[in-house]
Amino acid sequence: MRLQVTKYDVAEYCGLSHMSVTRVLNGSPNVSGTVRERVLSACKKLNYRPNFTARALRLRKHCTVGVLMYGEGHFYGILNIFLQRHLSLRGYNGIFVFWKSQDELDKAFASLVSRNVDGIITVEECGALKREGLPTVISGKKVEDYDYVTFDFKHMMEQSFKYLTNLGHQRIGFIGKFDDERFTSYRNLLGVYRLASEPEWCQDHNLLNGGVEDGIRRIIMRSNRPTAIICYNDNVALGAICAVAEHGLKIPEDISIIGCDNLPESAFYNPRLTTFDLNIEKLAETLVSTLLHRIQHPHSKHSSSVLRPEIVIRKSCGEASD
Amino acid sequence: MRLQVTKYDVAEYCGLSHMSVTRVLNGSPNVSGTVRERVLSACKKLNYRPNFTARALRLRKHCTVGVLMYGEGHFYGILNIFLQRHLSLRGYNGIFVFWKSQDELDKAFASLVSRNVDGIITVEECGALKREGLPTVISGKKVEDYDYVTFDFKHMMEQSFKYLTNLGHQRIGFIGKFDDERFTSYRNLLGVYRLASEPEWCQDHNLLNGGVEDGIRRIIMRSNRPTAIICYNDNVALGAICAVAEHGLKIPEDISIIGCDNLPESAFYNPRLTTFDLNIEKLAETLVSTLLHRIQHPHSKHSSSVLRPEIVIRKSCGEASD
DNA sequence: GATATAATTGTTTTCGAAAACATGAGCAGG
DNA sequence: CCTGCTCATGTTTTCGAAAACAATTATATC
Repeated sequence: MRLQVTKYDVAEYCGLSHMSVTRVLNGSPNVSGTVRERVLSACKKLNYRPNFTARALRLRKHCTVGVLMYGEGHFYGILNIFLQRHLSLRGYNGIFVFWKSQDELDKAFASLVSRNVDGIITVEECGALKREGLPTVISGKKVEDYDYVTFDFKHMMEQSFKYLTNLGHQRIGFIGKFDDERFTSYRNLLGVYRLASEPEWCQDHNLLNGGVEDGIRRIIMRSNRPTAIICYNDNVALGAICAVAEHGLKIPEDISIIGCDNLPESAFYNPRLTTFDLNIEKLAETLVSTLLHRIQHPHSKHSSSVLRPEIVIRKSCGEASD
Repeated sequence: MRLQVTKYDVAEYCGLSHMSVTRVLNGSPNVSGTVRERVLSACKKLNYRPNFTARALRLRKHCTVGVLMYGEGHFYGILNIFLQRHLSLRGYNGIFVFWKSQDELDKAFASLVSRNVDGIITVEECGALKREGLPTVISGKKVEDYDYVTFDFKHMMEQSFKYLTNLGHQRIGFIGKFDDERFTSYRNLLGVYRLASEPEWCQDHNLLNGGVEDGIRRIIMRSNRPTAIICYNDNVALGAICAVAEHGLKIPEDISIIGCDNLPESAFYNPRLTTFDLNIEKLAETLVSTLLHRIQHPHSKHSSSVLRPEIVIRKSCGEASD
């Protein structure tokens, strides 16, 4: 039983050797016009499709990259779509793995290695990564000794402060994770702008387990409640809007909210969210081109890209309420 | 230059034939204890990893399925994550392709075929699919001659009407696509409940190009404005909430809104959305098990699963306003 | 202890492609 | 007319695994 049409079938069909088929299909220059035509029409007739797996085995080039993702927010959903698109534009495919614990990450990584991926795009380094020496690009943070693509969160935070202080805000809170440049920049800027000596922040970011609600409650309960809250991302902002509204406060009249991500749906939050556009497509494109460059030039210097978010002004920020 | 540790290296290292290595690793019963130990320790020592590609070539089993997705909403993002998880639980990987036009779909499909996927999960059939004869499962609608997994949208709509009429609603609108069971059931139920002879609906579903806003405006402008609006999905509901609020109407006091999907973030819309939980994980799990069953039994009878959405009551619906 | 049988281990071939190598035709230059 | 070269095509080997087949050893039965 013949299971697949191979190049040998094509060759036999047009009375040539299999190498003629290969040469025609791979665009070798040393092929006569008649052979080219015969092969091409035979391929069409037999509906021949090259076997990707066999090719990958021979060339030791699998045209596949592993993508290791943490988190289930829509940000990652969109990032995946764009990664997929740009990988496929360059002849690659992605194997996406979503992990939730270090253990899952390690297992996912091992599975990708045995799947012969040519490289890895990840949001988190891990020991095994370096040991294996696979081409790797890190997304969303700066990590020494790796290629990485991230955002200029410092600039973003400066823009936030500039925008909010211009609106008269003197007490600016922050809600979200404390583990990246967003928070450190926020703390610095409180000093630079000589704002509230007791800064208002709240480490809580998980919408689903009530972290944001609790954080917002604590922020609002303060005697000297902030008039504006900077949110770690749009998802946190969504939770913040919901919690603030349920406390009977109005946005932006009582409290201004500013997000980060510019998810497509944030334009339809109630109220429409003022946020920073992270240009996820640009991130994806840069991740892909950085990784493919490393795959082709394994010993080149490490490269880093820092994308600059742009503010998108909508309706969740207004003049300070006092 | 040796590029990869192969089973031949392992065999040589422990003075056995390569088949002993294969047999140990594949759990063949006829292997002596000493051989097993020797092989296992050698594998560890040499950090041997089987070459997935070579195995796939030989077995004609690539343990890879193609996933063809339309749309960029968070629903699909979540579906992908769960598909990935359940595929990987069963030793498979997915190649995800997001298409936007028929042309893109055809190309994506061809690329998946030459990538030797063992099967396809798709939201849309296409001519090439049947021609190629690849195992296929369709997600989200009923299609003759295919395996499919979908939701009982009729039941969902009945529950919506029951819930809303119990709250006193007599004029119930619909906003969203007209291309599936949701809309046909809606129209039927208007008759069953003997509601407004001139039903209030609006074919608009794309948040991003303003479709929902326009639809909501037209619905609201009607002299006999509905007191409740059933939305095609949560994303449409989000847009509806935003548009209704911007017209100065209150939810649920003036208008009730009900969604469909139960995206994780819909619990944090303002107000928190009453919606139907589609159990995306269950959908993913069923899609995967249906496809793998078809791959293993290519000639079995077609199977179909219809999942039943459950209403999740939150805060976007209230008593009818008149 | 001889022989049939089961349990191990080893050798060759196969999957489908491309590289490496080999051949033969056609043509220029001496 | 022969050598040397280029161009076009054909043959063999390779990638790394598993199946198919072959051989050897151990055990059971008489």
